[in-house]
Amino acid sequence: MVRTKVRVRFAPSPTGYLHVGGARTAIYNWLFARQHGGKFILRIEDTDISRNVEGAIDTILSSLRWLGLEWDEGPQVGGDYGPYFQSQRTYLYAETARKLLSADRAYRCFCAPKKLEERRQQALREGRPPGYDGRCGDLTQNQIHKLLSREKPFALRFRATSFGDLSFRDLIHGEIAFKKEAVNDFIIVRSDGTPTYNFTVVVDDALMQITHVIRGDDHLSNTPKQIPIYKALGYPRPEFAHIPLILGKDGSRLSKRHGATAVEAFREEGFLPQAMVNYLALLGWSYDDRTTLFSVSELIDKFSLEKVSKNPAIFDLDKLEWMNGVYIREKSDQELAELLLPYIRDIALVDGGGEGREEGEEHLGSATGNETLSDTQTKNILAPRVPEAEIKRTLLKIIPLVRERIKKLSEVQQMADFFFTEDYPLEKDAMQKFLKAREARKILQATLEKLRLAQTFSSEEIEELLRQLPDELGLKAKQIFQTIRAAVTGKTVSPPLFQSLAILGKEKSLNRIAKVLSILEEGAEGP
RNA sequence: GCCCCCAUCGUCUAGAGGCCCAGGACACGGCCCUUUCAAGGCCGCGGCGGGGAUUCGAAUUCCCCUGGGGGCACCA
Repeated sequence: MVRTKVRVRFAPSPTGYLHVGGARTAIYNWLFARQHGGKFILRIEDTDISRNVEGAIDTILSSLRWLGLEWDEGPQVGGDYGPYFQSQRTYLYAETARKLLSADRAYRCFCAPKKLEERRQQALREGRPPGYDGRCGDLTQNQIHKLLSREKPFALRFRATSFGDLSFRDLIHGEIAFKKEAVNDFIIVRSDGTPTYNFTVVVDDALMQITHVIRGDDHLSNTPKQIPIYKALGYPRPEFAHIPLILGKDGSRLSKRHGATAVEAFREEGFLPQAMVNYLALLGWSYDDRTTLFSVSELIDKFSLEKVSKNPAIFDLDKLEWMNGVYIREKSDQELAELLLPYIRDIALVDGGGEGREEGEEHLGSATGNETLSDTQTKNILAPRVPEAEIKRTLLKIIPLVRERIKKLSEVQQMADFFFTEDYPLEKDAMQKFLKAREARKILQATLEKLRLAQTFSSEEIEELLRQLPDELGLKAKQIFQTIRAAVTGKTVSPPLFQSLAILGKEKSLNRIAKVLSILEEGAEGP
């Protein structure tokens, strides 16, 4: 058996962002190429200029890079089979179309688009197949010349109906046979001279010597249109592998109304590329009955098209988040500090730098309480920032405390803001359940006294001192510690208290408690 | 309307005639640990869409039904 070198491709159209479905298709292609020592080719399908979106290519490329899917040929890297933008390959399509026309495998269609649409609608109404009836295929040379001389615009249609056998073997689905009704004479070149997808994809895949076409199930019904073109052109046909689609929670095709679908959006939320790749790879593929965590090299080693599932998969954010948490926990302190830095840069303000971040929450700062949001934003932008090196130092210290508590990098903001600013919000529950409780002042006062005694202010020392409180005050440990937590972090839920205090340091810890105490005192003595 | 694909726990899946009164993971519930929340450990809940047929025996093969998805464009 002659083994030609594997060449696969991912061919997005620049109409927006890299969709997770597309990302998974790219992953499967990439894994397949790497596993077989073949080439992964990136091609931009931008023949429909009207649908091209500014900047979309850059976004797609950077998302692919972020996922770690380097391409061997394509934009920015070149290759021997270029150009890799369809918009730059028009001469190839034109040439091929001419060939098809002169061999009578294609013909000119003079039907006006409007007319076609009318016929289509009527056919649908009458329950007939809506496809083109092939009428222009029967035009005589004479008729054609007449129309041509009148400069009547025409499109080129592929004479598809003359091909009988429309069956092929799919690497995932097995034998698939289409009836001839599935295909009618479709347009390969529009009247404006631009080629259409089903035509360009064959020309490109053939010329780029693609050996395996791995793409979504939505292309399954395009395949019987494409196979005859290979035949008509005398090109060898690649292997086809149609992978199932990714659906949203409600079982319909995954789209924006199901939430984020852009890889870029997941990146911003704080998902790690390893988790994305692992999760997406497993969405529709499995290795055995127990393994769920795969490193990239394991995926390259173990991936196989044969084990790709036939049925569509529903995108499960919960599982992705769980998996992301797993990968976050595997990161070293240093790595995590780098990853987390962008998320806290904006909240790390020099003391008193900003005020009032979210409505409905009280703040320790001298809250006037009537600033508009834009005032606040302006203030936050203008506020002096903590130097990055200092942020990182703190970050390194708190990472052991937050690592196993976040599933997405962005969650660090909510979890650890109080380490980086004195302007942390006092959450409603923290206020009502603990700080406004009868015993709050007594607890905080006692805490202050205890902490003043601390020498090293290590978490061990802090714990030893504060552990005396329950007995001395005759209160439950939970209430005492929750009250302290509320005062120092503004939250009812936070990283471990004693360690948090130790990292904050004696001065800040004492100041915060004293400040809350004074606020409570004011409230108590108020009019 | 026509064509194509698909069908195991809520979700992703293992299962290629007896190993399965169906295994794993996420989610969910409980317990343990514990100053909160996590993480971790243990336990639990939960499924072969329906009907025929083949067979000594079917989640696994075949047929029908039903359900879901995709397509039928001068979109890709």
